[in-house]
Amino acid sequence: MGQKKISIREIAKLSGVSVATVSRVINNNGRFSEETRQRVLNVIHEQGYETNAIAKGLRMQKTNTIGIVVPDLNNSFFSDLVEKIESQFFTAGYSTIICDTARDAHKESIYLKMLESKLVDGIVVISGLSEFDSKQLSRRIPIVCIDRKPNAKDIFFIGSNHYKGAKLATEELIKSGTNPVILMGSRESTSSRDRLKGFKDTLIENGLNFDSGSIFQLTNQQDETIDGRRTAIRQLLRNKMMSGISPLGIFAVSDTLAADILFAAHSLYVSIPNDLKVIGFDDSPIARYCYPELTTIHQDTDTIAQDASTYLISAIQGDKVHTDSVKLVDVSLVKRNTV
Amino acid sequence: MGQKKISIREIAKLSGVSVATVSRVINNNGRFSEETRQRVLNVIHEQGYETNAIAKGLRMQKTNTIGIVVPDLNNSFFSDLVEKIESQFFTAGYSTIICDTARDAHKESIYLKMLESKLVDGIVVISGLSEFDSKQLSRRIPIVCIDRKPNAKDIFFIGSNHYKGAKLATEELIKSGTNPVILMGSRESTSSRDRLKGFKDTLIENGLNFDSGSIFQLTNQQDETIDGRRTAIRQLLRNKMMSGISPLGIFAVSDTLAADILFAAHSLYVSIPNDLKVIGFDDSPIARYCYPELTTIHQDTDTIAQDASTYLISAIQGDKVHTDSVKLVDVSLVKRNTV
DNA sequence: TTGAAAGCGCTAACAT
DNA sequence: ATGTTAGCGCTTTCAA
Repeated sequence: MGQKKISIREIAKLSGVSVATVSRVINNNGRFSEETRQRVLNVIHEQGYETNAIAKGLRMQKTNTIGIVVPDLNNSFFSDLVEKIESQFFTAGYSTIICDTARDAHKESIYLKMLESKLVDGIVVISGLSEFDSKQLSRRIPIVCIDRKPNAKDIFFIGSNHYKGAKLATEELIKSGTNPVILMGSRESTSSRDRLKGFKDTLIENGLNFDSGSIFQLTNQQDETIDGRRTAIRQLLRNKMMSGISPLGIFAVSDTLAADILFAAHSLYVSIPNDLKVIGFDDSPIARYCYPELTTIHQDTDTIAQDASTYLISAIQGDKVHTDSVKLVDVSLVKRNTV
Repeated sequence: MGQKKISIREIAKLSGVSVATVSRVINNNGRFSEETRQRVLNVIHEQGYETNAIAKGLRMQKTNTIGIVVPDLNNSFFSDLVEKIESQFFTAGYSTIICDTARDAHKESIYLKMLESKLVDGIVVISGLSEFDSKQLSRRIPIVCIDRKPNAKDIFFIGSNHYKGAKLATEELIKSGTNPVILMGSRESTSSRDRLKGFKDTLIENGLNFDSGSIFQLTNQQDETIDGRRTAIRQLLRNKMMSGISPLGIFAVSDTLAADILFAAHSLYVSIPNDLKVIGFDDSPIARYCYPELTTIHQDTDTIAQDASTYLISAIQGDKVHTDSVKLVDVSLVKRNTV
């Protein structure tokens, strides 16, 4: 299938020069007369010639391609990040191979091999369940980890200041007169651990108790479906309400979880923010579609994407990168209507 | 940067055979003794050798890679589709290059060139503003268009039956006692035109008037931000309500738009579904986070992804594909709480 | 069963 | 200013 694409060789023949000259013209390096330049460019244009990136990549050992490894494109925080990162690299002349691992370690490792095999110039790793093991790669490819701790000290790490985010949320909940509870999903991650710690420390700093009642973690099974989550949350709400706690404050570790809380609350006729106050995390689009609109912690994905790609590009170009190998991006509290 | 990866050549040397033999062993084709097989495989394993996909691609003129061109990964309908398509291809041994065009025709054309240049074996084009112009490609690459009419008859087209979806929604709205209005975003597309037509035809079939009052289309400016949309919609709602129409029925051309309607309605204290009935389109995650949960038209992304990839793979393998070059996937009405 | 060698399309070092 | 040529790592005839 497909008529062969024309190669640099025919261009050379048609314009009566050597392949080397054509190559020079294309890449605008080396010397050639203005006249040949025109001639070659004309032929290229009229033949619709496009350079073969595979051949070039093989020859140069550089593909101008970077890989992005992401757990789940359906998660809007991730898709937002990916879109922004991609856009940065596009502008810088790189193309990107996006790999959705579906949170599957095996798939991830296959993808990593594939990226290496395709000679990508760099890799962006976003989140993930465990530490990122750089020994999976046999070549030494520049890597940046976002929200995922690498196991090697020479890999650049960047992510939101989840600890601070949790602190802001928790403080706000306390200020508004509640003794907050944290709601966590079933999945562990670098970031969720930081958030938990921020929550706990803030409780303690404010002279409140942190005990088994302060933390509510969904089981795998509960977390599997929307309905599972909502049922579990409704249960939680009922328990807390029945025991007379009011207002109740919940720090949800993600906006979707927070949205599920609001939903469960509606079905129980508890009034928000009077009887129940909730704060989410991410400031994802859904926060503005919740009813009432969700108070949440904003993650600065612009900066994360920006810094991650800037770093990676300089690492690829072999610049000595003087920055620290870890960067925490600031977060902020977005007040809307659930507190 | 990066120590060189080991090549087939060193493997050959280390196992005392020729490169040809190593290649045969790796690809398990041609003949070789069991003994050499073992020897070579051992060396490969202990050296952590991985084949260089770039070199292989150049030689074979086949990269086992397909490109996916998508307007916007942040749109959950698209990200859902992409994820499913990707998963299909992954299983079939293909890797995918995902290209987010940000709805920019120029970016799209650059991406198409890039994909061609990287010798992808096939391309999936998802949605987009205008017809897909296959003349952008100079090689003849197998292509499948999803929700995007191609300008050539030999390109496979697949998409939801948007016309039927609109019909279902409109009928439901009429049955529930309203004289429905359609709410459209500012962007034109193959699918939105079909939906509009379905809406219009259904109105007429039911003896209702279709006039300028039946259709409310957001301007570019209004459609730019959430707040712009909500303000415009609030205006619409107020007008309709003031003129005494109740209940009012709105068919929103997407779930997000429907969600914005619900929001505007809340701020106006109109009661759903008593005074206002709305149906969305897509059955995207947000439909279950709206309050009340959104009645909507379900698109069967599983089937779309499945069929699109199956088709493309056989086209790549050069099978004569006997199916029609266009396939409409069935849709269904999901009744929830806004009608 | 195995090896030698050509060649995929390109760039770069070396000639001229 | 331009041409010749080697070689990136691989597969695949053709020979042995």
